[in-house]
Amino acid sequence: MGRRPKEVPLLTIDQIIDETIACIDEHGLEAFTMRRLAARMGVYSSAIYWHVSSKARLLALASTRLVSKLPADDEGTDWRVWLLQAARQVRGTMHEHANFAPVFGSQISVDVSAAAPFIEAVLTVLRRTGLDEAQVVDAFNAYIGLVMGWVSMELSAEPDGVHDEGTPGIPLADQLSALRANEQPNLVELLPRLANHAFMMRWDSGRSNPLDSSFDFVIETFIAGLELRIAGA
Amino acid sequence: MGRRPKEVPLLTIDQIIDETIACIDEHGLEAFTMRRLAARMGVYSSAIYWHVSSKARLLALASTRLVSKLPADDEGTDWRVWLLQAARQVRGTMHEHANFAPVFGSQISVDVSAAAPFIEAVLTVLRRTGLDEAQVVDAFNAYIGLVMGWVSMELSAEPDGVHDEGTPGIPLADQLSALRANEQPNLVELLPRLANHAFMMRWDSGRSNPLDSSFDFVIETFIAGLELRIAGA
DNA sequence: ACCTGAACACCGTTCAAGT
DNA sequence: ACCTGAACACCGTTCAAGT
Repeated sequence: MGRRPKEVPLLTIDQIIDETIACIDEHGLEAFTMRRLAARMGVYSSAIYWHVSSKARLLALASTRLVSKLPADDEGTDWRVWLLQAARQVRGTMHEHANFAPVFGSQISVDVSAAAPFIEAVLTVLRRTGLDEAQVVDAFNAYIGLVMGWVSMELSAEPDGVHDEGTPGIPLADQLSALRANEQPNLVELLPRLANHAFMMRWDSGRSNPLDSSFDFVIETFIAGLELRIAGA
Repeated sequence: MGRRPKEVPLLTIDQIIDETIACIDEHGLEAFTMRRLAARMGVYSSAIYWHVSSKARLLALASTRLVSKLPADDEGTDWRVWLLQAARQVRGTMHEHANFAPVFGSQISVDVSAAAPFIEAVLTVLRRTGLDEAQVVDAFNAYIGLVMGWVSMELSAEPDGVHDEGTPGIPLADQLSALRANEQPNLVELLPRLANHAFMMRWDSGRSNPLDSSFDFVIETFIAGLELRIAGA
């Protein structure tokens, strides 16, 4: 009944990936180090290189694992409903691993077998709209780039030390209050609503300061536009 | 007439920022090093630290400079036209400095004074739609996150060494052709259109392989949806 | 097969010292 | 004020050596 291994290895690829995700979740991408990962697993950093060829490869494997958690169900739901719900699920998964956002948002390829169920579900739903093949491809790119790109911007964080040490208080808030109404009237008038709640004018990341209503706005508007485009075709 | 400096300094903050952008444009973000920047300017790396407090701060300054090149004109154009054209201009600027995409897409705040003209223009145009104040803020976030997030995904690149050295040929293309039609029928059927032209299924970055029609699709669809939302309100 | 332990070639950053 | 030159505390990665 099964094999009996003489010597149980200390490390497994799956454990390494698990610990990579946990380590980044806890301490952030910048603090993620092969030496730190090794220490956490009670091993020399060189031991990891026996299982995985490089740090870049390890990050790719970790993001592949996260991609495999994306929604893959498609139960003949109305395409509008599915696209909305799936977008929220994708956002939820990304928020759960917010420190991974830069990898999610700037990694060109993942393991296709891990992403295939999600991709297939999106394509299936998009075909249900009646768009032709070329438009389905564009709609796919539009949707994926919109959801993942938008959320990865929402989750963007500030690396330490970008502010000069001399400036006291919250620098960005000070900058905002220094704007003059005669030069940027709309910005100044809307400032109470914009400050820390709009892109380029936030100091807290989407991790602690999520932009829920704006995400709903963008995805709902996109779906409405899709509906219009289909009706017109 | 004017002051006569006794000793002309070798370095200026503006020159440092210029060279930073040039260096990253030429060799990429990963290859950008304080030592490399210093060497290019004929100086010791420690000399740079007299002018700027850290590498992170320098990257923030560089991205601020790029942000200041975003469109700021608003000549009473129809809001649909303006939002479309501005989106294309933003994309154009990002493509010109494609190696900066990760910074663009994941940096939470920029210098507000540099971004203010662009922000003001977007807000002005959005108010012209007739949306109320709360919706203008959401529409602003929707638009900015859509354009910048989408394009930064388009420009994402693959760091070196993410593929195992053993695999021959183009790995992703091989993976795609290995997919079975009974598990992912839509993916397989659309494969000729998807391969290297869709997110998660590309091996060439948007730098060399731009996704023009998909960008048009997403921004036009969003604007159409916005129109519908306004008409309905 | 799988891990140790040391080593190499780099980093960002600091700091005394020069001018 | 502005830069040199060396140094510190790290990195990712390699490799002989152990078991």
